This record gives sequence, structure tokens and C-alpha cells, in this order.
Amino acid sequence: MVSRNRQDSDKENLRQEIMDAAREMFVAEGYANVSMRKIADKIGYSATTIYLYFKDKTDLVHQICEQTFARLAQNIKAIQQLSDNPLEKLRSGLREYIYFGLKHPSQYEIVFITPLPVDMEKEFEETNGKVAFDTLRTVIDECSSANLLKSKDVELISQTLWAGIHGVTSLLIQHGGFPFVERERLIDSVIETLISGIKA
Amino acid sequence: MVSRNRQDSDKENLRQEIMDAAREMFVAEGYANVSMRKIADKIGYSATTIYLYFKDKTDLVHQICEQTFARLAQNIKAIQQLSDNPLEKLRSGLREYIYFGLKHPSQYEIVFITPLPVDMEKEFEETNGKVAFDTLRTVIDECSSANLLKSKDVELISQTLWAGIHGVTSLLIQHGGFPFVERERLIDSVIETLISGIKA
DNA sequence: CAACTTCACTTAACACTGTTAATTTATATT
DNA sequence: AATATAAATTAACAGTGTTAAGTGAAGTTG
Repeated sequence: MVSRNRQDSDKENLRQEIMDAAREMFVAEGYANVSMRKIADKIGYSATTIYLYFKDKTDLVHQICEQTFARLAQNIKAIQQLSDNPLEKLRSGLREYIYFGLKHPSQYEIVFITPLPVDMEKEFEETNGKVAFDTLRTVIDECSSANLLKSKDVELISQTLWAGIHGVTSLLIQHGGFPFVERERLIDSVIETLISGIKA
Repeated sequence: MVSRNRQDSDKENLRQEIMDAAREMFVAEGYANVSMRKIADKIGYSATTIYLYFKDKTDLVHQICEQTFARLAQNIKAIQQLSDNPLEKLRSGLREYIYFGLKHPSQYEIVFITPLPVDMEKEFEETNGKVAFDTLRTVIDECSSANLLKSKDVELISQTLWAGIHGVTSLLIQHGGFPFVERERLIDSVIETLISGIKA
């Protein structure tokens, strides 16, 4: 019994060890440039051992992303509780989303940018990315209930805002070479333009 | 001399033949799923022949994208000449950009979404994608000169709008499985929100 | 016309990739 | 101590982008 527990937790440990090593390498070198063998080398195991814990490379990366985006959803919720002005909540939520993406570029890339293999369609419903999006929708619902918005279509507004913040996030992640104006000014501008565009 | 010309044009022909085959396959199967050998098979040549015309796979795909995005820049310019209302020009330009991306998803993906190998930084300045962006900036300049915008920072506004339209375009391209509201409504909403957000 | 050079192209090979099947090693149970 | 189970490994496959060396035909020059 005791040994059984220890064994289970060892399994969990190795699983997490793989994820930690892989995440670190994905962030540093990019998903495509990290091979299963390199990950395995880093933690002193054989490449095929990873397949005992993850179905394949995309499964591994998705599990990593789920962990990260659970934290995003948490962060957004926590930050929103600091204010009771709905529009201010919205603002800080959008801001948190963008900066979170910039802070975890590889994982943002994989979840929201990289073309997913195939069957993402149904899975997205159970994703932590979806949870974060739902948080956004909730605060927009609040704004709408307080008659702060010019339209009542909460779903449409949520997706519109998401498109906007996703745009600036992915652009900043990917095209670091482009002569953007300073990051913060661009981010502020996007947020204010969007909010000003939906306000009553 | 004559034969020399014929030979040159044969070379050009094969070069274009490679690009046509590759473009078709990239669009149909995605960049990552098309190998040099497959492209070569399709046109009845050896894989290494492609390297006589293109430095490597990324060079090939970039050349294809340049051709396509030259057309985008052209389209935007042409469409804008149909109106002399600056805001209307802007609207139609944004719309053309988005629909062009949706019409050429693989190429849009490669130029504006896929993480580029390395040295994109300096090259972007000479890109047709840049030309399209400049067209956008020009019409925003017009709007600004006509005192139609609340801010005078044309560069900042241009990048803000670009972020917005890039966001909706890439989201629609990549996440086909997400339960978006109807495409057209979302696109309209993004465009109107952005324009309403920058209007005086 | 023959020898030589240039050009377009191909074959062979390298060092990788993700992944599967078969096999060995270690652990747990009887 | 023998056996069953789980964990990890080695070997292998089919594929990748790419380079170097080789082949055969066309063009150029004596």
C-alpha cells in the first residue's frame, strides 16, 4: 500500500519532470526545434519513455499548455476582484490576457497560434483557454447589464474583443523584428480603442 | 542568343512551375505536411532540383507569399479608389485585408502567423506585406488630415488597426472549430468597433 | 568536327525527426 | 525463491531537409 503510493507518486513526478523540461525547452527554442530525443536527454531518460506518459508530442505540449492556461484563468479572475467598476474589470482582464501571452510566448503560440493537428474542434470546449475566455464573457455580461455597452450581443462583443487582444498579442510575439511603436503604447492603444469602440 | 533566351525562359518556367505546385499543395495540406520530395514528385523532377531554384524550403514559401501579397497590396489600392470618403476607404481596405487572408489561409499563415526562421527582422522592410501595410497607413493619414480621428498618431493607429484585423483573420483561419458567431457578423463587428474606437 | 566547358538534373548519402514493436531490467506479489 | 507486472530501453521504420558528388546533354571554342 505504502510502496504502491510511492510508486504512483514517482510516476507523477516523472510525468511532471518531463513536462517541466519540455516547457523550458519549448520556451527557449520553440516547439518545432525541440525533439523528443532532446527532451529525453535533458532528463536522462530514453526518448520512448516519454511515450509511456504522453500519447505523442502534441499531447505533451497540450498538457503543458493546460497547466499554464489554468493559471491565466486564475490570474484574470483574481485581478478582476480588485475592482467593482465593470469597465475597469474588463480593462484589467484584457491587459492581463495580453501580458500573460507575452510572458509565456511559446505556450501562447501553441494554444492560440500554431495550427493544431486535427481534432481540436471538440476538445476546445474542455480547455482552460476556454475557461479564460468565459471569464472575459462574464465581465462583458456585467458591463452589458449595467447598460455600459452600445450593443446587447455579449457573445459577439466577447469574440470581437478576443480577436483584438489576440491580434496584438500574437503580433508582438511573432514579429519582434517589426518596427512597432513601444509595446506598452500599442497595447494601451488596442485596449482603449476596443473599449471605446463598444462603449455606449 | 535566341537559344539563350529560350533557355532563360525555360528556367523561369520551371521556377514558376515549382512555385505553382508548391502553392497548391501548401494550401491543400499545410506547409508542414508538404515535403520537398512530394513537391518534386508532383512536377516530375527530383527533390534536389528545387534547390537549384530556391535556397531552401523557407525561401520557396517566401517567394510564393511575395507573389500573393503583391496582389493583396494591389487589391487594396484598387478597392480604395472606388470611394473618396476616407473613412469608407479605410473600411473597405480593412475588409479586403481580412477576406484576402481568409481566401489564402496558408499563405497568410506563413507570412503573418508562422514563426519565421530567424532573420525576418531586416527583410520585412522589403516585403509586399509591408507594402500592404503602408497602404493602410496612407489612408489613415488621409483620415487624420481630414480631422476624422481623435488621435493624430497615425503610426500608432495603423498598428492598432492592424492588430485588430490580424487578430480576427488569424483566429478565423486557425480556430475553425471554435463556435464563432457567423463569420461575417464577427468581421463586421471587429471593423466597426475599431473604426468607432478611433473616430473623433 | 573534336575537345572542352558549362549547365540542368539526378543519385547517394547524412544527420535528423516522430513513433512503434520487441526486449530487457527492475519492482511487487505470491 | 518463483512468478507476474510494470518501467524503461534498444532497434528499427519511414520519413524529413539538405549537401556533395556524379551523369548526360547542350553550347562554346580550337
